[in-house]
Amino acid sequence: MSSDEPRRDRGDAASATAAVTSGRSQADERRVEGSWDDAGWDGTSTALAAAQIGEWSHDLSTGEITLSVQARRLLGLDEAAPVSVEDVRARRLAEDRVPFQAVRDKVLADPANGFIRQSYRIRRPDGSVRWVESRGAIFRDPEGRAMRLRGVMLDVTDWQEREQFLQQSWHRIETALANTAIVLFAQDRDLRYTWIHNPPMGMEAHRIIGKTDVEIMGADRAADIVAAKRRVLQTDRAIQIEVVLPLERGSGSFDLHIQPLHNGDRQVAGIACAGIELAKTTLGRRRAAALLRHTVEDRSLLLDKLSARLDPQQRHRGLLPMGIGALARRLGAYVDWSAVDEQLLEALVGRCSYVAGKQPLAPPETMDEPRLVGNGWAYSYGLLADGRRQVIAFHLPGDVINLLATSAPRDGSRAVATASDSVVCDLDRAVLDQLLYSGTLLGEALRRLVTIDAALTEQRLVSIGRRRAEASLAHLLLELGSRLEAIGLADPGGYRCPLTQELIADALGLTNVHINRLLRRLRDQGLLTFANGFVAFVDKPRLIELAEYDPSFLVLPDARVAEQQSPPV
Amino acid sequence: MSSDEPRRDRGDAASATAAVTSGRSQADERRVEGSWDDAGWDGTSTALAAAQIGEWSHDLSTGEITLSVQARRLLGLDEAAPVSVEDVRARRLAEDRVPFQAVRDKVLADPANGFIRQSYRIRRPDGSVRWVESRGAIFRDPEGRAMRLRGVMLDVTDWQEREQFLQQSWHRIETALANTAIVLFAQDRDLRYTWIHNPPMGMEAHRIIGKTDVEIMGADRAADIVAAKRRVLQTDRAIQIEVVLPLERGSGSFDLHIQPLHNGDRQVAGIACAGIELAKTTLGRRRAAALLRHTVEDRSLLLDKLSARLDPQQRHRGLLPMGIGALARRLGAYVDWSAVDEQLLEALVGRCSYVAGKQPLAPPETMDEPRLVGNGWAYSYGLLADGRRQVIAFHLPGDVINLLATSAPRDGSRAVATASDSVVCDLDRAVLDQLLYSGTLLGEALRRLVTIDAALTEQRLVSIGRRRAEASLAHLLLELGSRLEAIGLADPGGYRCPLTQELIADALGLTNVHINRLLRRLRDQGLLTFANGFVAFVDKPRLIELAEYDPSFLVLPDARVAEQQSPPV
DNA sequence: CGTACCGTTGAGCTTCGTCAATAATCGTGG
DNA sequence: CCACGATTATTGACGAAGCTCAACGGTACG
Repeated sequence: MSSDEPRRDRGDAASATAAVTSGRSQADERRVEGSWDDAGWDGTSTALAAAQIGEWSHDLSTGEITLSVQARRLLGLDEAAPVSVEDVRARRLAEDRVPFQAVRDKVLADPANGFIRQSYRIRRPDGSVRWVESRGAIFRDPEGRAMRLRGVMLDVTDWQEREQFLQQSWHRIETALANTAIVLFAQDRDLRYTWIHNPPMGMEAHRIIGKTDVEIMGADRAADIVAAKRRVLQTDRAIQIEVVLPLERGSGSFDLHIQPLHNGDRQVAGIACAGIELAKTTLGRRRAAALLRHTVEDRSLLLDKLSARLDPQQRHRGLLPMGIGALARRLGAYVDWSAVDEQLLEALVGRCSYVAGKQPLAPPETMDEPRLVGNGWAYSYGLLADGRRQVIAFHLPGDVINLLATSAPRDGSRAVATASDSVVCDLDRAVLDQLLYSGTLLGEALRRLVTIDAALTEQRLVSIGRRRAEASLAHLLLELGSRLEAIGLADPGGYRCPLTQELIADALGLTNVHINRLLRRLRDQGLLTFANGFVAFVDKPRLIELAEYDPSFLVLPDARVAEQQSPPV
Repeated sequence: MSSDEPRRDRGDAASATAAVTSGRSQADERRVEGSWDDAGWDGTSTALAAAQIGEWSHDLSTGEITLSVQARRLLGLDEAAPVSVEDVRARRLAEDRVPFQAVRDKVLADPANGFIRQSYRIRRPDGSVRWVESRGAIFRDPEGRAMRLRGVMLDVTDWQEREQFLQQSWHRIETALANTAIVLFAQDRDLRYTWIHNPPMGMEAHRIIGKTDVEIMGADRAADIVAAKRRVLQTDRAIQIEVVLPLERGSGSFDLHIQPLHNGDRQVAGIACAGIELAKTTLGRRRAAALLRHTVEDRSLLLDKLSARLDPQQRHRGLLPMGIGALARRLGAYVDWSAVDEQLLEALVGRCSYVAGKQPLAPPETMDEPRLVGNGWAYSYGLLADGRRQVIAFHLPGDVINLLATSAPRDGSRAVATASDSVVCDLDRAVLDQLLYSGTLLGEALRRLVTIDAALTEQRLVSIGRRRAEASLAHLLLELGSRLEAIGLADPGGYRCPLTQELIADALGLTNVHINRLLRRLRDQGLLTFANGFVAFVDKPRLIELAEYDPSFLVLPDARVAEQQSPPV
């Protein structure tokens, strides 16, 4: 097979010069014509010889066949010897014989047919294969039986080859495009559809051909696309745009390449377009997987940025594993941590530093930057003018502080501090956002953290607002226990808790004194003890009942994650 | 132009039966053949007549021209009258005459040419246009000057039309595909490339043809793609996969459709593929903007789901504009609302219904589904076992309830209800999530709502926990005022507020009685009045001071949004 | 015209805060 | 090892903020 497109000058197909062949081009046939000059010309037969047209007749009753010299030459038969039907038949390609006979029999059987035309391939003695077309009249007896055939045969190899080549090319292209997200179409200068291939779901060619975009989808929807097409017609330049087209139901966006379509005179006769239905792309189908890749690609840029601005020593490489380890324990509950791209984490997690307990975590200016608690406890709080403080959230190892970009004022009325000695890692807001808003598994896990954070805050709100102080305290201590258990830092019986009573008080909107009394009461009731920085649940069931504690808000149904866990590409 | 693909049976192009025409199909020529039976047959001329082949001769010295009856018939000339060169010339289409003559002159001028073959179009008196091919011998004098031409002419309209149609189709396809991100290629059974169209940047057809994938890109890289292609060959079924192929520099992902390619015998002769280079797609180029549209795609599926489960009447189309309008007012502050895809909103916003005041908004089972407040006020609340209630958030027009998938238990301990008569629209969780986590502007705006919701909850937490009841109440009323102002439902002096004192109490963790006293105190202090469902700020500055109110948490810095505001398509 | 709901007001009580004093604990330096 | 200071926990007395209960009035609605 050739790799060239058929005919570079196909734009001229309509011109009279296209099929011109001078005598020179068919050297093998020329020898014969050489003798005409002296032989003079004997009317028809010479003309036929010149046209390489052979005559034949076939007496169906006797089976006798006669061929002119030119016909014998065409078939590659001896020019002198008598010819039988079998001789002719033998010339035809084996695979063409049966269909040939079948068609011939069928045509002859119908008395209404007075004419037959068949083309078939023959193999000459030299091995070359040629296409021959026979055209003949059918002579019938009064009963309509075919008695005799008489006609001519011509060499149509070049026609056939050209057509076949085109057919093949077409077939190939059509096969390649079948069922793809690719739609091809052409429109004339008035932007009426003249042709469409692979129309998108729900549209049928016959309902599109002859119409304009405006007629199909209305003036307003068509406005953009028509404008673009007009521009192509005017400027004679191709354009690529993205358009949203209405489909059977809903709409789909197409990546549209609009090309000017020229006729033979190099004038713009219309446009030809190729549209890719983006949703049918794998990109559309498996967005999650593709987006991950995208994220990874963008990351290379971010990595550059990071390494440029970070003093490697400052980064405290020794603490990094601690941060990442905490994140792994925290998010590992939601995603297969082994599948998480390490480099992505490297880009996300920036400087890790050791912060002593009871220290502000950041100056007010950078208060809203995201941070990861690698170890230890931290908390966010709001501050009132008179110095009163409300703890908004406790951050345990693996928690991300300021997961969402906050809109909090930076006047110090909201701040973050450590409760105990901690390792805290700066996160990159850009990477974090990308992750959060990507279809990545890691993103999904992070989004769960957002949800859980919100749920925690809501629970705290309910606690403070409506729960009795005792229940509120119990709820908080149970909640912290659950969260620590989830990351393996607690067992069901209790946990190390570095919070002071004052901090607990600030979280519950109470005073340290009152917390103290509440703790004593809980202890006296045999529910829990909180001494020496250790919370011990004595009677957890009763405690849970007292607090109306339902740990389900710490978990999310897995439906959405499972759905997104597309198999690796 | 026809809209059909050329020849549905093109797979048979190589078969001998393809070009068979029975006598019946050309009715206009048949009349003549009808007379042969009685006329008997006079040798060659009848054969030619049957084949619709005309004879002609042209004496170049005298300009005399003779045409056989069949030739005259072909040209649509009078069968009896004498014919001149001009008569014949006049039959040719005007646009073919000059090229015809040019070619003829050129061929005749070269003494080496003994043969001429030209095709051109003629117009018959009835207006029909036919393609005619002349084949003739050239007779020259001893000096090589062309003296006489003699030959035949045949009607090749069907050949020409077939070819032309194929050419045109090919031309259109090729034009449509030029410069697109689409690459087409075919491979044989051994997976050697036999043809490639539009090879990706940096690859050239001649370096690909004849080679296999393994030879081009190495065994390991080719493994996946070769495996897929083999599977297509074996199963005879098309496959769509996404592959990463090495390019000139780097690599690109291709969305590859692999189709089995059949030969005439219905056997799999190889494969034909269409590949879409995803990066060249607008989707790849402008990911942020494209993702918006992209979301639109998946939506078509979601729309099905929606329309299937929604009674159109139930959807209350009349209320839809109200919901969308509210959303527009709310989000319009963050994004250019005119740029937001309406259809996207249609997919997002489902059933809109009118809900009377003080009604539960949904049964516990669907409590966590997202909803849009189109009009009126709603609120989310937590419920304790003893019936005490904590309002978690008030939802004003344009607010989205359950913006994030919550993990709240569905046991009724968390619920949503209307405070006043409202229009509430169901949102589609899938669409909403897609939006939220897309790079879309709309997504960005929605994410701001998440942030703001979180900030509101935090503020409420601080209020309940640490603010004095009076300040807490003032803060809430100021906050509601700000939020209403933002959507144009309040002026700085006050606003309609359908909340009962009890509801306010539940929001602030107080009792209705106490709220009543606080309101009186605020009124007595000349700060605000709340009567007849209307909040009026009397001394807003003092109120703000009292509440330590800082409305900045309702706004977000614009840095990130500006960055994403890619220019319109 | 009755009912239901909401707002209003009062009396008394509980919870929790404030103030203050003391004890326990922890880290640090001598 | 002890002394010391700082922080945290604990306890008591007192008072205020806010709750409960209860009664009454206004208003909307059927």
